[in-house]
Amino acid sequence: MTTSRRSGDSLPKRAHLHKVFDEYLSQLGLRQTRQRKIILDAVLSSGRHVDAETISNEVKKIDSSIGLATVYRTLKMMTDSQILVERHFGGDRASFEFADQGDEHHDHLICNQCHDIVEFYDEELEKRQELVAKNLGFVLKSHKMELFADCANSENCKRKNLK
Amino acid sequence: MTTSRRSGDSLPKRAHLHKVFDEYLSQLGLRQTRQRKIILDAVLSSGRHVDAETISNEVKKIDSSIGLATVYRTLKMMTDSQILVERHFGGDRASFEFADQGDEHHDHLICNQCHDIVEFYDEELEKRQELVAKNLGFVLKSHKMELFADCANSENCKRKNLK
DNA sequence: CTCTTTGCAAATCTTTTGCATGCTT
DNA sequence: AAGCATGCAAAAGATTTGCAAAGAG
Repeated sequence: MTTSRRSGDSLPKRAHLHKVFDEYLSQLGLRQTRQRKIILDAVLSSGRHVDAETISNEVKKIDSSIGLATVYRTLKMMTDSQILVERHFGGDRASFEFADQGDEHHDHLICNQCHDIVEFYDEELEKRQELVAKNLGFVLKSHKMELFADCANSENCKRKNLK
Repeated sequence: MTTSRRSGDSLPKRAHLHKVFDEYLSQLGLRQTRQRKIILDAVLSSGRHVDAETISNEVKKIDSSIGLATVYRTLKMMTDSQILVERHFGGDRASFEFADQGDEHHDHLICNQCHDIVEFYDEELEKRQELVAKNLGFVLKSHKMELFADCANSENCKRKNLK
C-alpha cells in the first residue's frame, strides 16, 4: 500500500490555512497585514517545496514593494504557527513546505538526475519503523526519511532545473 | 533482523581511510600534503558528526597556520573521494561523517530525551525502501532515515548531554 | 621545474537585524 | 494613540574564490 504524488496539488485548504494563521496572529497580539496575506497566498500557489527567494519573486509580481526581509520574517512566523515546516535538502537554501495536516504525512524520494521530489506514503515502512524503534526500547514519535534514486524510465524524469 | 549499537566505535580504519584518500589523490594527480593528513586525522579523532569549524579548531592545535579555507577545501575533497558524507541537520552549518564502508551501512534513531544516537540496521526496512522506489519508477541508490523516539525504559536513556 | 596547494583577504550567498517610518487595532 | 510591521541597508555567518607565494612530485 504505497501512495504517491508529484509536487503541486491544491485543495480548499487555502481558507483553512489562512484561518489558522490569522488565529495564530490574534492569539499573540500580532497583526494581519496585507503583506502577510500575500505571502501566504504565494506559498499556497507555489510548488510543494519553496525557498524564500522563490516566494519573494512571486510576491513581487503582486506587490513589488514587499521586501525580502518581510518574506523571511513571515516564513518564520508561519513556521512558528505550525502551518509550515522548514527543511534543508541540498544544503544551501532552506525550503519550506506545509506541515502535515492530520493524516497527510509523507516521505520524500529525490531523483538523482533531475532533483524532482516525489512524495510518497507507505504503510509498511511506517509500521516497520515503529517496530524497529520498539525493539530498540523506544517509542517512535516521528521520523525523517529521504530516498535518493535514479529514474528507471525517462517518463518520470523531468530534467527540471530546480535551481 | 535488526542490529544496533550505540555511538562511539573505532577500528584500525584510520590507516585504511588514509590509504583510500591517498589513492584518490594519486589517481587525480593531486598531492598528499601535510595539511591534508592533519585534517584527516582531526576528522578521525573527532566525534561522529563534525563541522568545518570544529575541525579547523582541532587542526589549529596541531598547526595554527592551517587556514579555514584549506579545511573547507579538504573536507570537500574527502567528500568527493567518498570517505566522508556531508549532512545538514540543524540548518546553518554543514556536518560531515564518514561514509559507510562497504557493509557498514546504518540508520539513526535519536532519543528525544537525551539525544543519544542509536545506530541500527534493519533488512526489512532496506528491502521495503527499495521496493517503494521501484514502484514509483526509480532505482534506489541510497537513503537517509532518522527515527525520533522516546525512551520506553530509562535503562536505554543515558541522559547524556551531547550538546 | 611544473603544476598543485596554501593562506589571506576579499567576495558570495543566504538569512538576520537595526532603525526610522508606516499601519493595524 | 500605542505598539507591531515594513522596507531598506547594513550586519552576520558560513562557505567560496582570487591571487601571489610556497610546496610536492
